[in-house]
Amino acid sequence: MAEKLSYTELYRKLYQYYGPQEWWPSTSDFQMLISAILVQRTNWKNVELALTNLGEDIKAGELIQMEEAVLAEKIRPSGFYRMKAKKIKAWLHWFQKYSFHIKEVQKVDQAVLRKELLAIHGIGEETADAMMLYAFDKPGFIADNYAMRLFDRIGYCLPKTYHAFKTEVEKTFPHDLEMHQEFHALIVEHGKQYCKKTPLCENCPLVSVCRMGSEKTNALI
DNA sequence: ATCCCGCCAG
DNA sequence: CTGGCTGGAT
Repeated sequence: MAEKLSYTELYRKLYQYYGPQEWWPSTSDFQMLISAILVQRTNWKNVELALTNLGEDIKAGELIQMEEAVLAEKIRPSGFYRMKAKKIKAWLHWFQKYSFHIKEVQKVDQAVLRKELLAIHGIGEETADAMMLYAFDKPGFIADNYAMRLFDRIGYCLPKTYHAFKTEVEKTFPHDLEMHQEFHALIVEHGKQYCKKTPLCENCPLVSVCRMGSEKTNALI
């Protein structure tokens, strides 16, 4: 088995195999932000159904005036719909402080913005980081389940908490917005295609550099 | 029956 | 740390 890859080398391997992902897969920054909440513990297809129900060109001003129960019904396909309706409302009230202008939010200091987002009911670290990365132009590593599973299997030593994992990767990975955007997208894509809960190591583009992949290969010999 | 790009309350 | 939240695809 080869030497352990740097995070940047891992990024390049994934990029070579999957190509540019150009995330987040939504039609506007506002949709991206809403869908970051809708997608919590839910598959993306169900998020698309919910987005369609909301209307493709939905605006923050309309959403904040919608009855919470009505909003809940519209986003029903995304699951946890009553909770998510509350979360979206809470987030909208925060967004209203910036007059619903994404550009205004982008001016806020990264650390300050992250704290503000985490203070909103229903916004945890992963959702906050996704919003910052794909709508507010703040680069950072998203230490989600896909990333943890992949990094664990590859054989990187794994920090215990989300935050420790995130800062560990950010120490050596370039502080570049587009690279972080692609990195997260590529990790998710890889997690869906090969590095699933029960991994499909056969034909995986990372077998040669993955501890788990090598073990499986060796076991077959 | 299991799995989805989580988060919060207890 | 655990349970609850919830629908839709497979």
